[in-house]
Amino acid sequence: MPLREHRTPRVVREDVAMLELAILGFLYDTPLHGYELRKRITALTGHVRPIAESTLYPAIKRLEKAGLLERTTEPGAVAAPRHVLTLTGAGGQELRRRLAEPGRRDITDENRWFTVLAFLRHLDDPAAQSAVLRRRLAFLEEPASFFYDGDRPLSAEEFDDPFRRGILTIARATSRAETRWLRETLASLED
Amino acid sequence: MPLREHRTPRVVREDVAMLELAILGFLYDTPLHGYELRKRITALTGHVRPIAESTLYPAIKRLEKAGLLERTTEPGAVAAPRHVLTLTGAGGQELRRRLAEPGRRDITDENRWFTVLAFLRHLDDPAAQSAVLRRRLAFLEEPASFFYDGDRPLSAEEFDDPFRRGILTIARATSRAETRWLRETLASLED
DNA sequence: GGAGAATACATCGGAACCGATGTATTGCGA
DNA sequence: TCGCAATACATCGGTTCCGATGTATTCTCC
Repeated sequence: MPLREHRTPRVVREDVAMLELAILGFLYDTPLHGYELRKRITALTGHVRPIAESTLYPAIKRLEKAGLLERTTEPGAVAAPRHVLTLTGAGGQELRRRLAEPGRRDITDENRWFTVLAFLRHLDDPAAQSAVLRRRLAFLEEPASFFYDGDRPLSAEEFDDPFRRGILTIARATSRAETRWLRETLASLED
Repeated sequence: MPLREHRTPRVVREDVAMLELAILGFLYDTPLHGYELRKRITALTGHVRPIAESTLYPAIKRLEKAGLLERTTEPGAVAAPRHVLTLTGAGGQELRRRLAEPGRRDITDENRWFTVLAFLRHLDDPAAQSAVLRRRLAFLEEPASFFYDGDRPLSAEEFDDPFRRGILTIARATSRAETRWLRETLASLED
């Protein structure tokens, strides 16, 4: 008798979600080859978190292997031959699923959240879009403090480290701006 | 003749920097055991990006192996025995080095940047602190657009996708608030 | 007195990431 | 014409990351 069963749990790795989401999202609009895809991803999130080629190409392969996209080889317009990537039906479905049910970190981590937002229009049901925005709003409304004195959260005014004060100052400003935008957008989605 | 030499390049992995920085930063103040360290890291960045135990403990081991911290075993106050972690001289030096010369992504990625800010006071030279803040300021002043029409950046007003408009709206508000804080803090550091 | 949460650590395996490097071709400026 | 940048892809190795799981103790609530 084995001590435990060896299931293959198809662990959903939180960290890859963002890159794969971006690939699916861009291809949902139009087929692209890898190099162009890379330029668009770089424009979207590259200034904050660049994606290496050696990360992108394996990711494309994974998605292909999973049946979410297909490749067709074309003679290179200007250099080496291109692999034009086209989203499959399953790929489109998977994109919509990931947008409708983002993981917790897609909601909490600004980098990921922006990627979700960048493609949220592909979810054609406004109620589903609203639901996602409301999750983010709920997160922003959770009381979150960065620093504690024992169990008591410290406010920005209370400590003299100007850098830690800055963290709170900036986080608050961001939160206020985004909360406002979320409320406005939610209101306009309900028309 | 080998086609290439097999150097061991000591590749600096960008992604680990944040966690290790947080460990070094917290221990710089006072020795802690792993469990307490985890609670503090969770309070600092956990609401955005939680750290698994199975990430923290290996990280501690790495730092120990690198001679940046030392462990001493203590009988557990309430449960299992604790490993109290103490920063070595080399550890303090390394912390200051990482704070004074943050990698590009420590500057551009808000998550990492906040971690740098959280411990920047440990850099005792105000000029060095200023230099780090100025790097962030320079980054925020770079013209960065998320979406392009060919090569022309699109402003928030130009496209009708409300979610992409939101990204720009929020990013702008954040950038303005932080720029303002950076300028104020830089001014006060120069006194 | 039994269940469950909190304390406190640890390992293993699978997956994803990145830097370095390689291979070609085309276009452009010096 | 020489070299460099851009286009366009690919692999390898090393490292980190995480979920699942395990072990053991103590405290609290029912």
